[in-house]
Amino acid sequence: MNKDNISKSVIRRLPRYYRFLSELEEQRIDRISSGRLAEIMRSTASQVRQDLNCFGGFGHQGYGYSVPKLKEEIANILGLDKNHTAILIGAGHIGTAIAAHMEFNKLGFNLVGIFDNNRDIFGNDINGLKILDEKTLEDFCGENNVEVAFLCIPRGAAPEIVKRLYDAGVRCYWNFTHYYIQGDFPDAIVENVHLSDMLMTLCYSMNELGD
Amino acid sequence: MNKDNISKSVIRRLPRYYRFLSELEEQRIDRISSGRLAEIMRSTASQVRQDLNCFGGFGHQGYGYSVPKLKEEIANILGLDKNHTAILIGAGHIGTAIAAHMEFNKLGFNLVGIFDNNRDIFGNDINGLKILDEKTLEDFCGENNVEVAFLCIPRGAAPEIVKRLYDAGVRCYWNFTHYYIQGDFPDAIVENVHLSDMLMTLCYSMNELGD
DNA sequence: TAGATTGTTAATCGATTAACAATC
DNA sequence: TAGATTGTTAATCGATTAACAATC
Repeated sequence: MNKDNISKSVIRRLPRYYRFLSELEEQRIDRISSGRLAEIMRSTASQVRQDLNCFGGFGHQGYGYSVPKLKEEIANILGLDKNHTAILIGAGHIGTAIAAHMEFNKLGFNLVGIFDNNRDIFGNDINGLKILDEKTLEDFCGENNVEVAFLCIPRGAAPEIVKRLYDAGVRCYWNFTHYYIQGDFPDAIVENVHLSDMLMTLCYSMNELGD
Repeated sequence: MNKDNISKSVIRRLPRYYRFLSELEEQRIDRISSGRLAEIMRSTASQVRQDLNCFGGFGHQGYGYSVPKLKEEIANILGLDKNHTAILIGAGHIGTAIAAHMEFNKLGFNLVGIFDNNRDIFGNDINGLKILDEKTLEDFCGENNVEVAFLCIPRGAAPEIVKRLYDAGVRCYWNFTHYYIQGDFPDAIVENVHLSDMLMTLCYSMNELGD
């Protein structure tokens, strides 16, 4: 169970394994071979076995993998049972959608606060959480042991907000802005969501199509 | 200017080049060397030169690259001046946020329709577009030559909707659902946004932190 | 036991980095 | 011209795929 030195590429595939295993479990499929799983994932049997073996021998020779057991193992590896204390900053379109839409408790997180700088929406309710004044950020982080922030603010506001969060002890960020956090805080743990980058990539692929 | 066989990894970096070049341009910086650009991008000079040379010699030996010219070239490669006719399906939290928030015209797209199956919100206005009845999807696609669909619907609704879109001639998808489009339509051009996968990956990284 | 399928090592492939001659 | 920096080839590194012995 040597969890060290697992490559980023493997980690990025784990949620997909988890999803497809969940679907298989719903279909009451109890065992699966690396070959069949690879087919479903559009991967290769080799890669499946290679990936899963990073974490230990979950399979049985001559039999395959137990779907519920494997799903459970991957959930553990990802830490989906965790309850990382999270806040969301920026209750605009994206922020509100994220706060209202994601099932954080199934993903290892516990959203405990939503912040904005627009006093007109202070107190508004999103999924049972009131929008709080950004000014109280530091106090809130201290009192609630906040581990991670979801940044749904404009690019321009990001450097200041991240500095304040970092000083308040927050080290992890789900970053919807284009601010390059690791440039200023190299030890921060960051997952970037650059929606416009993805659209540009799609645009490129579409242009290739016509050629 | 051999645009064939450009690897996906290079393409995925182009939007970042574009963003940083835009910032440099704003700062009135007119020329830049591969080394300096690499520093900004947290990349290497080698990679920068290798990447940019996929598309042709944009640089000048002994001088570097012209910031505005390079930015322009990358915009052209990505096709940001295009106006791909797009529709959005699903005016829930995420769909509304996307429709209201993204600057599609700067990203090569033109959003011309928003659809939902909830009659209570038909006619509601999002950024100047009225929410339309999903039933009229096929007619609309035919009349407007829709090239690409942004899928902000629940996973369960995706297979049917994509089938209808595909039959109506739509081949490109920005997919916020977990439905695996290419499984059923191998020639579709798809850009997936799996927000929950990203959160799981972040969760994993956070767990590693403590070890 | 025979058949199936894993765990794991070796081979291949692709992407990144280094080096350097070309040239502005 | 000398210095700087590209374009491009070669070397390295990492990730994917193939092969096969171990074993259920």
